[in-house]
Amino acid sequence: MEQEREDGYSPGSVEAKWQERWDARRTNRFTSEALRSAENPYYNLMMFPYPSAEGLHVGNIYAFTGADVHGRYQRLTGRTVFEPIGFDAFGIHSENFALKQGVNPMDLTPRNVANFTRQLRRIGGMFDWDHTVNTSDPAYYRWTQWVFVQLFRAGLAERKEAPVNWCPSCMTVLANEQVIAGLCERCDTPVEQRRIAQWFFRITDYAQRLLDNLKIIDWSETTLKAQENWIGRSEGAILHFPVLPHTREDRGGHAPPAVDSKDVGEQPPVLSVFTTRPDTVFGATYMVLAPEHPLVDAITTPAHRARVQAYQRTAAKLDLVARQKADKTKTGESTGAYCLNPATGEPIPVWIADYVLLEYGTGAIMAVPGHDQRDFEFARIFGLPIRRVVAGPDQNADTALEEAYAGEGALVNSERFNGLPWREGARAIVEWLEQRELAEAQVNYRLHDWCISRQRYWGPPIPIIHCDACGPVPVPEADLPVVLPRVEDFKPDESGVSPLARLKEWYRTTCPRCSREARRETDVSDTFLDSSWYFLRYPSTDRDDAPLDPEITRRWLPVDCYIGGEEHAVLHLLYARFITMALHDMGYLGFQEPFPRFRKHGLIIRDGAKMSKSKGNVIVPDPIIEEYGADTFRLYLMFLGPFAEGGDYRDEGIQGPFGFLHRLHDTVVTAAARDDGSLPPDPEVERKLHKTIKQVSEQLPNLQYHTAIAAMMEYLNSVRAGGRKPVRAEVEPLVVLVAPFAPHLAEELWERLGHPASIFTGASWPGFDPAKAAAETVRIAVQVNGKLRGTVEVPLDTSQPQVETLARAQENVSRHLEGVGLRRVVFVPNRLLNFVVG
RNA sequence: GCCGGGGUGGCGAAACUGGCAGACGCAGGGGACUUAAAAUCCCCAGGGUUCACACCCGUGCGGGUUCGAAUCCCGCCCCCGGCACCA
Repeated sequence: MEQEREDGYSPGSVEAKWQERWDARRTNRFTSEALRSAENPYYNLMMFPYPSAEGLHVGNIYAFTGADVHGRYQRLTGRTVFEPIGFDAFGIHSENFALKQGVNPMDLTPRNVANFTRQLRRIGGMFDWDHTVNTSDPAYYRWTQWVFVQLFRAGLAERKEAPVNWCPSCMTVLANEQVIAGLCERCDTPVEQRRIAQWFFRITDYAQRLLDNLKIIDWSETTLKAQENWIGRSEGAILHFPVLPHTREDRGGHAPPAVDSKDVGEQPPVLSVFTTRPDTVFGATYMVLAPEHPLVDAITTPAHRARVQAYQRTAAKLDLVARQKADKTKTGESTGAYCLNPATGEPIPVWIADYVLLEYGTGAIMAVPGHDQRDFEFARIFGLPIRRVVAGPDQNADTALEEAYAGEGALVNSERFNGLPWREGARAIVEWLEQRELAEAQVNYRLHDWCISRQRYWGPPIPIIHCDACGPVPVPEADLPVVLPRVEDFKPDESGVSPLARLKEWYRTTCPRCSREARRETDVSDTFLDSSWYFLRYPSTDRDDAPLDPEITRRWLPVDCYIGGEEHAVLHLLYARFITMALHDMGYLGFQEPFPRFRKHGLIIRDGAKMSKSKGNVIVPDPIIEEYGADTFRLYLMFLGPFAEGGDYRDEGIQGPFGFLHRLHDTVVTAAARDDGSLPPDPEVERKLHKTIKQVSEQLPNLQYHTAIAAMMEYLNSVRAGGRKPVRAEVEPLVVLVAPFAPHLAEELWERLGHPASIFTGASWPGFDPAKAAAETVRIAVQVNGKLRGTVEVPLDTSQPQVETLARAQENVSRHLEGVGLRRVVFVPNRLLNFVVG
């Protein structure tokens, strides 16, 4: 039920009226022609929602409102603003919900999209409904598949067998980015490692560019840092440790082999390791391979084989959470093999242990227990030698090690390199080993290739045909899309293949190259592929013969401002950057970075706690909008706190913005009725107006919405102060200032003020006169020894002597100056006067 | 552990470049209007001492710089986020 007050402002009818007009007048929509010829274009993008069955979440509305305020502000300042919205409708999330409900996602998704569309219209966003996307629509995913084919052709998509993250609950593999602390990001199930042949995008080829470009894009600092951490560049070297052939004693005993040239085989295997601390190589007293390392079998001595294999089996059973616990007691097993330390020439034993990860570096390490805490713990448990090779300021070569010393220092126990500072030592040692082909400098990234295969139903089929003769062949572009068939039995299973693999009549096909019998790829692609390029598609949705209209793309992209949640800092935002770079390199795009400016928004919590269904504190937006109107809801959300930081939603708080809009309505209507525009503004109110315009104009572009709103409230309070009667000149600019936040009411009041056109096409952002924005008089604080003892009200720019005289005349000031010596007087013009005494 | 961000009334918060701490709003108290209530409007409101004028204390804690510190410096504590057996 709508809240009615006697001032005649009825949000429900005002909002319905203007939403109909915007639609009828196509206020926010573009034709392709308009997009091609737009002057001063501004692409205002927000992260498109996943259309859940629950409907729009307040978090969505918060984000979209903040972005819409930005778009509307840009429009009022004269930009041509394109503000699209769409639906990220494919993916495990939708599919899981469909499974739970026992409804086919093909039926469920359109219902959800329809509901979202209704809600999005209701909040009054400036969306161009003629340019929307739905990632589950064949007209869209046809081009998602096209993107895949382009990457395949460019050699950036490859099928390889590798250990991948398998979620036993979602029954699919996941990208590294979708595993949070060893848990599936969707269902929090511990993720297992499996070896399955999967499609990967070679995002690691772009690691350095993705990192370098972070310096030239204007993003929220925290988001930049998150990407930097995720890419995880480390500089170091690959060092090679030749494996020694087994000696006779090895078959039974434990003695290390003698280093004897005649024992060394012709082509001994070599263990390569990555290290960021080549300076510590003299302290490498043993080596460790990941249990899954491919050379384990080859080097293990017969005497150790059984125990090594048992350890491998145990390690394989551990899920990622159990394995990747840093505080877990170190376990391991000796292989019985020995390697030659390339620096010391000593034989050192080779172990396997699950604290070494196959995915990082070479899957093998040189263990330096003296200077790496993990190696230290391992060495202590298994009685391996610990040697100091770096000495800090208060240490020397013989200082005992109670724990690993990871600090800076000079090299010790390192033969000819002794005394070198560790950094220099690292360089010198690598150079020395390089000459003997035992090392090369290397940069390593934590970033992995992007695994995009999903053994699920609800996604775009990967457009590949497997042919026994030709191998994987991309589906010819003319045959796209590969339509996802309607399947009633879409439940995933343990098999490691998609439900599509049950549809023989679907996957059986012929090879596009040799026409022999062949088989379609039955996996679908990751949802994040759908969303990695959607912003490229929006302005070109009128084209059904190409993914992008080149002319429109040139004019509108890259995106001018992207607003979204931080939860996508390393997922969507990284993938979208990668796909954009790849398409740029193939010549499809003239820019490398899709989002030169990105701003994160904060999170809405309620009564100090995160909203969750289990806590029952989720805000359902529809009833609130019904009761107070979209304008009030928008204004309240933006008023909660700094947009970048979110805010604490309290139900009663909405009264403030609600009352403000009512008073605004009342004030403007009163002014319109009594003043035909001939009445002059009150000079004091006018000064305040210019100050307000100044503040709002400075704060809106920086998304500092809550303080801008506070300024407008303050101004309206002074317009109404003491029950005074407002005039048009005092309120008309305020209507424009408030328009980005409360677009419906602003339109209504603009019309009441006699303007026939929409405020967003007819009005322009008010300017301010700096002279008027400056106060006529200022209040100067008077301090004695830094303590406030009074204030004086003087005209702007009053000189020190005059202020001093006025200040001394105040009894409370003079009292504190009596009987003490005046040492100096500090004067800050228009601000403060401080008597320093004593 | 490393890298970010933060800690200000009962609550959300504000404070330009070091210059009146708490704007704006919620909740609260008092008053006007009303038969009454709701709505609306006006006033009060960091804590303490005081009839009052006024004074003292106060921006996580402890020091420092300065005429003057929420703001700068040093050392801690706590909260949030990213990364994490990453070699």
